[in-house]
Amino acid sequence: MLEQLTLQDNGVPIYVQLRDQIAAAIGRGSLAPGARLPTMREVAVILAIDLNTVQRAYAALEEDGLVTMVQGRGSFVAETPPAPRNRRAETDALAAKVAAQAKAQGVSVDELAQALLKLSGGGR
Amino acid sequence: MLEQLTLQDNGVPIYVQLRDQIAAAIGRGSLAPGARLPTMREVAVILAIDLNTVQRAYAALEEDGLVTMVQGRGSFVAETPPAPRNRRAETDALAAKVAAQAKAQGVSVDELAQALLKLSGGGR
DNA sequence: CACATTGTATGAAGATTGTCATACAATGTT
DNA sequence: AACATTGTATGACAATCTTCATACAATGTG
Repeated sequence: MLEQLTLQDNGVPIYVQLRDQIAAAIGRGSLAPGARLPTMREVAVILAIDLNTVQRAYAALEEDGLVTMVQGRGSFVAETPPAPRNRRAETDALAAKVAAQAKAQGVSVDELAQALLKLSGGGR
Repeated sequence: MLEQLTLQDNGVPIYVQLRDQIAAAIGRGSLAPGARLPTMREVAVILAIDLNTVQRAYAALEEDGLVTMVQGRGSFVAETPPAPRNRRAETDALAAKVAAQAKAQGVSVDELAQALLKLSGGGR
């Protein structure tokens, strides 16, 4: 996990890059539910950034429901809620939001959908 | 072009979002070499941001060799823009991130992908 | 030439980001 | 109990981002 983390000097705040990369690792399955995240201090040392900056990223992840933090123990990938059967309303709302996000990054909504299909299909 | 521009409140600086979206449009061919970009003032008004912020984005694009600015005339896509960035990495990263978001909300990644396909394909 | 349009520039103010230094609090181990 | 580990918190400082207000400079048009 730690080895995958990289920072770029492209104007995007460090904590945002970190937040997004970890979120991506979770979404991709590299980090399974319940798995322990690297220590904030580890991340800070490896990436040569401040502890506060890592904390900000982790806090954002917790706010998004992706991560749970336990003092003295560590941070863990949240156990995802089960069974999404018929949540069409939520799905559509999320889809609209995601589509806007894709556009905002210059990513084709079509290609994004394809990539998502591969993620859910080839699970890994 | 102007209609495609959108901003998000996700921690990424506005001028970076703008810079990346226009760069993506150029890379994808939506803006052909020599084509005129929307006026800085137009963009500022449409997106309800400051002229200085737009200027920063345009300046970054010029520094990257994607755009040429001519005082009194406007801004134009460079005649020989550098090789378009590879968007596949970004697409995959966004997909993973979005998948995490979906899981955290209990939304099926598969169904989300389907909803996105409808949005881009038959989506009106 | 007069005028509108468009890019360029500056300075001030406030919010955000990142670092540095330091400490406290909860957990688990010895 | 003592200790190491890990998350949580604060205050100060510099740099960056954004807005606001206000200009100046180059280009093209009537």
